[in-house]
Amino acid sequence: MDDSVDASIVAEVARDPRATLAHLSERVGLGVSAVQARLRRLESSGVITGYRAILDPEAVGKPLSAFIEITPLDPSQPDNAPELLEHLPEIEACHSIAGDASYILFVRVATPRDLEALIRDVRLAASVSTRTTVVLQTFYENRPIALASS
Amino acid sequence: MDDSVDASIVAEVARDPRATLAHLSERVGLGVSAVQARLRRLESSGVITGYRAILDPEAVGKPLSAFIEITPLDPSQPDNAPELLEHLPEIEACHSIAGDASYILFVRVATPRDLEALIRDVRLAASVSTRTTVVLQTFYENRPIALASS
DNA sequence: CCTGAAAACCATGCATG
DNA sequence: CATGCATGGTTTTCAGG
Repeated sequence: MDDSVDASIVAEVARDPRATLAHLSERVGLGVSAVQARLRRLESSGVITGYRAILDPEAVGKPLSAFIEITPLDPSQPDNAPELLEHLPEIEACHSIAGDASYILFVRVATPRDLEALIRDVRLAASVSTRTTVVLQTFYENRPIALASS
Repeated sequence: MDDSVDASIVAEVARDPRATLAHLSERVGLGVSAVQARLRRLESSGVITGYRAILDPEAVGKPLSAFIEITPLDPSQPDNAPELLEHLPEIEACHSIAGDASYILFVRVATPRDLEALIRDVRLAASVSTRTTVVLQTFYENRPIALASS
């Protein structure tokens, strides 16, 4: 992201990825083609890595979410838990962390029983112990990243 | 989300919110106008709550992320921490949780000093104690919600 | 709730400055 | 690196079933 024009494009597209080039164009004061070229460069250079629709978890049948902290059972073994867990679609995010646990997952499921099954799958797939914190209510999430220069 | 056609539309749009109606149309076997009407209904009924571009946090100057668990200092007071913190743009998500803490935040900042300042802001704004877990590495995040029927 | 078609709008590539 | 234009594709609206 070179300059403030790119920053404006990124900020606007982060908020509304379906905005037309014409709309972005008048917002940043450049021609449509110039905006298109910049947007493409932002995509291919990896500043913009993808697009998503934000869904209402309850409306799509995943009303229960949780954090699962995981710790390898055998710390002497090479540890590729993130890879081993990647195939589980209930896992929305996987971070390694500084703290008691090695990793933290954010997961979404339909029911407590599904959460139980998922925890079991995680333990078996990655040979880890787990500590799960259930989310009671989500006040907000997926807020767009606030850019330094926008 | 009434039926399997809506489910397909939602699944596809979640993955690629910039897909054209024509593309969705041939994927679900309905005319373009029908798909457009369904998509609009999914938006206005709150199944699809918005769209986002996924940005590379490092490329946009927020390479440091963390979880901040927060606990009200005075449990007898009415507690509206989420509201009190909503104005802090570094906070990407805020959940209430079952566990030792009352809430957990996911935050993104540029530097450790910014994290320190943010933690201070959180404590002051919401009258809470905090426990912060720094993210060392993100293996994946923002994976699309896997739909029950897609 | 769907289709199909007309009109407005938009993205794309290229020639040019 | 930006512009403006020509073209083909896309969205939008509406009449009709």
